[in-house]
Amino acid sequence: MSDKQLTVDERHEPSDCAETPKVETQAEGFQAVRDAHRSEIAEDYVELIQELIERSGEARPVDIAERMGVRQPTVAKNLARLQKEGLIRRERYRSIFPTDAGRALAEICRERHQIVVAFLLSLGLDRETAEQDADGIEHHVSDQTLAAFKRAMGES
Amino acid sequence: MSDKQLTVDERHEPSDCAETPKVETQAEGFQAVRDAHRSEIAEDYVELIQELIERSGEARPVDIAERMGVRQPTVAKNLARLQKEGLIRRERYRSIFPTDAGRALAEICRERHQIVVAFLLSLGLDRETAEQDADGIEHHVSDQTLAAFKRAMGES
DNA sequence: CGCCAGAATTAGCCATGGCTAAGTCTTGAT
DNA sequence: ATCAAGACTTAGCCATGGCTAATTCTGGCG
Ligand SMILES: [Mn+2]
Ligand SMILES: [Mn+2]
Ligand SMILES: [Mn+2]
Ligand SMILES: [Mn+2]
Repeated sequence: MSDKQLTVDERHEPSDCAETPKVETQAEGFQAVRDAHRSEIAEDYVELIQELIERSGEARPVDIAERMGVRQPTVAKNLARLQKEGLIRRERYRSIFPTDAGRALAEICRERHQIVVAFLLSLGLDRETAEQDADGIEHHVSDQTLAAFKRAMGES
Repeated sequence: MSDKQLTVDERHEPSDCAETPKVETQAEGFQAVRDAHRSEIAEDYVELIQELIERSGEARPVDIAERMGVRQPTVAKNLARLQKEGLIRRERYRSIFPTDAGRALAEICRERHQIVVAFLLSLGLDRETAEQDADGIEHHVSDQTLAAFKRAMGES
């Protein structure tokens, strides 16, 4: 903590607050959030691809774009990344297929997604809100928190 | 939904799944998540700045960097954006001060943060996990969900 | 068969948010 | 009063993830 370059009239009294979340812990928390955001697209895409395949037999970029609410070139770029990461397989101008790794990730994400949605529903939210909030929240839920969600629903 | 360019042997049977989240709704959900991420840095920074001022009388870039777990130039860049958005006031080589708008935003964020943390704690999580997960979750909690969190805690 | 609508790709733009390296300023200590 | 440490800034790199415009390919239909 620095103690320099202070103009006297700008000093405030430290109010010795209740919450003191330890610097390092807080930094780790923010780091974890940033990490979650980096894997978020991969997770959402494989989950959606799996969903599309099960629902309609195929996963095409144009449908992914519509579902994600982005343009096709955005999808193309992200799919290139997923392929580089070994999560999907693709041939030019053809449908997308998840690799084994992709399917495994999709399965984990789908399950987590369902738990979060179910938990929010159990709190009395309408399905639409639950679904939308879950799509953001799911990536920031630690194993402990996910377990806590399950526990809370169990005791219904 | 497209129905072209399909090799016959790649067809799967549509299994007419239970969940049919309506295309448009899902797209809106993802859009909301992206929007949340765009405002996230501003929210976290003003909240932290306010916290630092109350705890130690000042908010210096070096301390923000330590708390956020990033390097000083990253903080500098983000502070420039916050200033452009009218959330903070700064003079070169001096401490950061929130504007009225910044303080207002900080207040909202802090309150929301506290509610999320309290809710996670009420689920039996340890403080550290609750605090870390909350830092990500807080930006994806709609008004309805926040209200549901409060409600759930009230019925304790 | 050949056309052409629409699906997919490519090229190239921009903003964001990380980083390092290098320079500038301030301040407490000598 | 000086000066060195460290706080701050600047310049410039990279990856990510949006976008438009323009091009290429495919497949259903006349
Ligand atoms: Mn999601
Ligand atoms: Mn999801
Ligand atoms: Mn946060
Ligand atoms: Mn997020």
